[in-house]
Amino acid sequence: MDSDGRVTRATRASLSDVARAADVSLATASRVVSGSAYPVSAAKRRRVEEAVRATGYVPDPVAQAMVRGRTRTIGVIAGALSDPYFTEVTRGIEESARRAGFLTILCSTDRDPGRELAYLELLRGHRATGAVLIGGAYDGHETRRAFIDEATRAGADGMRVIALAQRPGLEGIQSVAVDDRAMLRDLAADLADLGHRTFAFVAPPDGFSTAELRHEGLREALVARGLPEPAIYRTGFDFDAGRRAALRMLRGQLPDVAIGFSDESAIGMLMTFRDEGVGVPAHVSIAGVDGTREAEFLGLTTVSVPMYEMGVTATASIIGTAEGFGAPTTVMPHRVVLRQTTRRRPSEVEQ
Amino acid sequence: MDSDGRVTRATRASLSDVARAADVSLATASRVVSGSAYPVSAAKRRRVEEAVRATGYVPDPVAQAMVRGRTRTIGVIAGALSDPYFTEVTRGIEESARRAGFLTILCSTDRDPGRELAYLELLRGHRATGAVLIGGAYDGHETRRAFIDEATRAGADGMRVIALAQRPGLEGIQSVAVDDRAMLRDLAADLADLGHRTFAFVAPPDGFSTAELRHEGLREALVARGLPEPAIYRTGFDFDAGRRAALRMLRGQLPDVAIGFSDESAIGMLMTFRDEGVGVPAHVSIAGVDGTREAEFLGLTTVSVPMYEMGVTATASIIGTAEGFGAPTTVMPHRVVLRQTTRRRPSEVEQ
DNA sequence: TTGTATGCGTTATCAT
DNA sequence: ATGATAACGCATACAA
Repeated sequence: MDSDGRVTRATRASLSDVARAADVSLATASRVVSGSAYPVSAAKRRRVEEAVRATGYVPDPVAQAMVRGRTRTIGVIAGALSDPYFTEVTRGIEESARRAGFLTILCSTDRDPGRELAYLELLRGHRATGAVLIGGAYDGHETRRAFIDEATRAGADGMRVIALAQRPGLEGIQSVAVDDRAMLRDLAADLADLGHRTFAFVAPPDGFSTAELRHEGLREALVARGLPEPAIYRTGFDFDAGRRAALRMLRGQLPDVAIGFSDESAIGMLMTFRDEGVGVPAHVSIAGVDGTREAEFLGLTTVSVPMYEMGVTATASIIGTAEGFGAPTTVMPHRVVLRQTTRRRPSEVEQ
Repeated sequence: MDSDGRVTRATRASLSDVARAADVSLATASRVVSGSAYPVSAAKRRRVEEAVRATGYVPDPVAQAMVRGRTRTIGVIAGALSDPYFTEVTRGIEESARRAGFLTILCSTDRDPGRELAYLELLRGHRATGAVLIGGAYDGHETRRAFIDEATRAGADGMRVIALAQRPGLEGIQSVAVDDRAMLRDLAADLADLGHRTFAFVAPPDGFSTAELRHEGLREALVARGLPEPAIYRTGFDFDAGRRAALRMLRGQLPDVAIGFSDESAIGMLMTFRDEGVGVPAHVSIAGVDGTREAEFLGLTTVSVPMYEMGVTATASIIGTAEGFGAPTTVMPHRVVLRQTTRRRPSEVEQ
């Protein structure tokens, strides 16, 4: 019931209702409500504005999308919502999208390339203004081709696709990324300075360019110091990958420090070692990558990247408010954060 | 370029393209692609299907929404994306929405009632099928009224609104909730069994029904055992609220155990005590509510609630696949999880 | 400056 | 069984 005691109308006021109430044509009403530059006399303008208020008119985004061909939405295609890396980036996207009057569509793929593709199609269908690809699924060989095709099609349809990491085959599309190689190089350098000599790296399977780059950066730093090659554990990038890697390490030789592809996998190792009674950093050091809050809580050494800002930057690039708009790649800064899981080791290693 | 070497058309095939290609009427084409029960001859049906394949036709959700009056979307209005409680519930929503072919619209309010209202309006404008209210903002007195009005209007418009906690004034709308009173009662009972005698509770300001219920449950348990009333710190429900509460406790008398409204605030206390050199649980025990992964990582005692399942249940209720559809309130189970932050205390309290 | 009319892509109603 | 055709709500090209 409204204030008059009558039952509230279930149907909303449309522009024609407004036009009728203001006694103007549909076109005139449209011109004032849509903020068109088209000239409208002050008198009629006022009448329309009054009618808008009286009817409680709100433009219908669906109808607008119908005629404009675009919805004011941005899709975020994320690998895993449980990983704070993704939620933090998503937070940046949602925040800046909202500011610009865009709605954020959340698409979680659970690292499934099929879903990633399906969501991209869906977003194109919904005429989203753009999509942000965070992380990404395993780059399967058959699916990759289909994905690239769809991304191309989306681009041809006028949808802006931004990747948060460069992906093989998708070099063509814009990206907001970090310097993967330098990140691991810097981290390894600091860890070596702390006295670590044997390194392990937990990474996703082949075909992941970010993982390859990080691996290379790590190797470069070690080689430059005459340290042995890192042992590599290809178990993945999530919590469980860390857990599996840690268990395998326990069956063999523990490295001085084990580095995870992400904080998630590093925490997986941390928890596993702790459960198994292996002291961190007493018996093994652990480090991750991302700079999530969990890493902070747990005192995990990591390479911090500006997740939130990456989301903001990607969104700006889609909406068109970015300064360096159109730049193929924006590289974001990173920062090594040394914490308790990699405390300085005694020079004489206790194995 | 497609396989023929021609440039791919930027515009997508519409139903009329399909109809033309199949040499049938628009109506017939619509009937087969929309899976209508309306009879269509096998021959034409086949021709249409072929044309769909040939043209790569995909129905336009925007146009469908235009005529149906609804978009296949579900809005999730969450208080804070950085809190794993929200992301976990959201995960459940997104997952089940996706399964049903719905898109999830992410709306983060940052605990701002104004934004909450704005988003609800926006979702109604976008003709979302439903909205899930997670958590919620501070229930300001002026804004509350506006919010209730808007929720009512949304309901009248056919939008399904589900709250994940009962809110004053919104008793009318469906909810998927937990038994707030019992949760704290159970937690307090277990903590008392461990030897804790003085309790503190960190809660949001007045007007938050969940907080009131939890407070009452806590009091009930203490009174039943002849223990003193809990000290209450009204600093809020997030990480920083925990931090502020801990700082205040440090200036006065430490309780045997401090319980946070959420895991977030409990972790805020935990980190602060740790930073200040106060042992947990040696000098003070800490417990939270939610059962997030962070609580698990940190060994935080908590009351675990089925966040993911709550999201799933809410979604099912919106889409209409719920068993107990239409039930005003679904109460989800909870479980006290005792961990390291509340290890059994010596009977002689060391103050 | 104002208004009329068309189209966006679909579904549904009505004849046939 | 099939096919015109009218909505849905809006923006705009065109006419006046």
